[in-house]
Amino acid sequence: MGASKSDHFSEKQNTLATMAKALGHPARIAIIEFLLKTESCICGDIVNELPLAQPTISQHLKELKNADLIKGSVEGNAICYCINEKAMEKLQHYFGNIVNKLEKRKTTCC
Amino acid sequence: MGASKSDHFSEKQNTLATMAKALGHPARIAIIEFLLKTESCICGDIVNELPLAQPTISQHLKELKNADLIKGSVEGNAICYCINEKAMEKLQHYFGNIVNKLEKRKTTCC
DNA sequence: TTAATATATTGCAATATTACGATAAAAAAT
DNA sequence: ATTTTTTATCGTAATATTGCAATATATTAA
Repeated sequence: MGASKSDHFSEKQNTLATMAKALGHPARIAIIEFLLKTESCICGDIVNELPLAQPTISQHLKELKNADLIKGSVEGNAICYCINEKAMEKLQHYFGNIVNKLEKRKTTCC
Repeated sequence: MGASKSDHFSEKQNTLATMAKALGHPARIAIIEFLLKTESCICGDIVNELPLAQPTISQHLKELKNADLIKGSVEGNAICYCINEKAMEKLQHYFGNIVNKLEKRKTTCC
């Protein structure tokens, strides 16, 4: 087959997988880190920063946006992309919760 | 092409992308959550828990292991899989750091 | 209006992922 | 030794991702 059976999993699981998947490419990690580094919301400069062609970057931005990890707003004839803070908080909490639960365990396995 | 240009990105970026990619499938999120839920390190029970065939689960486990998100140790004729706490801490800190940096910003964009 | 600038979309080739039946491997139980 | 149990691997089909040239779109500048 090839298609993932997302209907068999919960809404939350699918949302999280979508977010993680969007971060599952070094170029997209690099984009997030670039957006974090630049105080102002830089847009097309990402193309100059990364070793990828403009259409490729545009596609990566689209995927980050679809996963709700970044936001984009029209700013003149350019577009201002920036990190969606809420999404990052969500991820932080998700992994924080996992770490908490693991720490509470008495039994250490493996 | 199709292959990702991982050589153009930093070691850290690639490692993180690999971890995120491994979590980028609902079945693998479900596996992590199942390992978290069961106090003891359940192994083959995952097959009974998820709506996927045994070879598929085995493959997903392999990817989680390759990304260093879980550990597996032989336990009789079964295998005890469990979450790699350090990996989860790494992810928590990564997103925590992003959230911190975003919070410190005066300018709110988008 | 026309040209320039910035970003998105289309189309396509190369490659990777997902899923599973069949089968192998390895230890435990009989 | 044979069977059972548990997990891994192989082979393969269906689908998704990655990357980019070419092109479209949309806004600003001239």
